[in-house]
Amino acid sequence: MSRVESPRRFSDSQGHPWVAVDVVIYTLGRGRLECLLVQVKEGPFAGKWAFPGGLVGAEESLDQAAEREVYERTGVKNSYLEQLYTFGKPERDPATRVVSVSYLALVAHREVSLNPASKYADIGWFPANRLPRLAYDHDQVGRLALRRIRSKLQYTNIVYSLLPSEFTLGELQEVYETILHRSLDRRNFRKKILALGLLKRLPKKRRGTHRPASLYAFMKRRQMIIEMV
Amino acid sequence: MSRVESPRRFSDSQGHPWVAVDVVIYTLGRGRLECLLVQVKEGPFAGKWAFPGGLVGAEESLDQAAEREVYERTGVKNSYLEQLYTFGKPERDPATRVVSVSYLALVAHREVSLNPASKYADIGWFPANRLPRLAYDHDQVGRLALRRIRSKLQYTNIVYSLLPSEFTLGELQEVYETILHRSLDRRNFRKKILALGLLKRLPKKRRGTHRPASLYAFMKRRQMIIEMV
DNA sequence: CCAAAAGTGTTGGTCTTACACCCATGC
DNA sequence: GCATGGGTGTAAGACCAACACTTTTGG
Repeated sequence: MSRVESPRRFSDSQGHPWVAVDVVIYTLGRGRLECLLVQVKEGPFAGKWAFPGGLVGAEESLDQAAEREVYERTGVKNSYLEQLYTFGKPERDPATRVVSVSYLALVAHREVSLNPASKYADIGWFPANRLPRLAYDHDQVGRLALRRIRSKLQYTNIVYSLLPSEFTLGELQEVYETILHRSLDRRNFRKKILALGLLKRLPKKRRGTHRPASLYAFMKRRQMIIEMV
Repeated sequence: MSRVESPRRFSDSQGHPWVAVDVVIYTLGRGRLECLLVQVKEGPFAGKWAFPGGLVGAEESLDQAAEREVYERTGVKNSYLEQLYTFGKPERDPATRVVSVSYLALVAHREVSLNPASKYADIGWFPANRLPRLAYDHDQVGRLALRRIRSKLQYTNIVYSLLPSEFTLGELQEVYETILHRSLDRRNFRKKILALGLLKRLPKKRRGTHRPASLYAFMKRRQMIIEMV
């Protein structure tokens, strides 16, 4: 059996591809799941919207670069962060060869203060399930992120990062319904979510306009970066 | 709220990190799940075993680079291939900054002819669940790959790439038991695997030393690269 | 006729879904 | 007292795990 040896590599003549992270930052706002988009300023995609991202620093891990990107755009530290997938087709950015590691981040809306930064023309929140056509291959990234958050919702505590530390089961259910984009049976939801054993019931009630509701909290508020490894 | 701007990037003074792929290549041999390791020749990990890998070519996608690596080491084309995770800690390779995209590949044992290539000191198959300590962060990569293949086994047709085109249910069950490393109930296995609807029963029998068994085939032999996107 | 693998069904338990009524409060 | 959301239980069906005997062949 004959086999070829490796073709030309970046290591010699060409220089290396650039390595970037792109982050899909979700939050809950206006009763919807929203994600943060920035408007590209230069290059072939100028004017198009995209997920915020940037090159990975020389001394940074990928996770740190993603964390930094979240911080620079939203001011939020310690957001939930999870690696999604790495995109590396040579033609995905016509200007330069960029390999991009995509991340999913979740931030609490009340902690956010947006920072457009000079490198973007604009910045803003868009409904996650009705995004415009995006620059690069970011349409794919968006679909992947949405699938990931919806499936993780089923068996993890990731929503802790979208909620205040205390909440009622009704509020929690609203969050699930918003993200999954369908309504759930209240009795079954409560049974299932309590069976997961991620919540603790607090000895307090929230008094509102109607019958007071028990407050709950997540037992663990961590798992900033999901260790898939 | 105050926020810092980006630290030093690779884009300026430093040059970029190198981008590599590392591939966990599994096969079935000697009744076990085995994976291919190569012995590192140079650098701080010289003498250690690692998963085969290499830099991504200037005109290559990441998938293509992984495919090429599989081909160069084993001579197998069109193997099953799936991206796992991307590792990018600055210190993961003490010699240079390398961002590595890890892949999982499955090859049929009978199609393999190993090619050590000059860049490695040695090459060989090792039992997947008893690997030696590996170079770089490849211990992590190996654990991740093993978890991934085991879980994918449950709901996909990925084993088609480890089997000949026709096989008996007994042979199929053996493959599952080998990979999962536990024994399964024959009756339940048959019910479940047939219920998945991935197999078709052929109008043939395999005659062996005992009662002839029906032959089966996968309805679809593709999904070379799993589109998670 | 014996050894070895192929082939097949049923039962009990668990999990999931669908569904309806009473309760506590504010206004 | 009524509107609003909070709180709870049960029954039917789907799914899963455990389990034993008969069949077909080669030697």
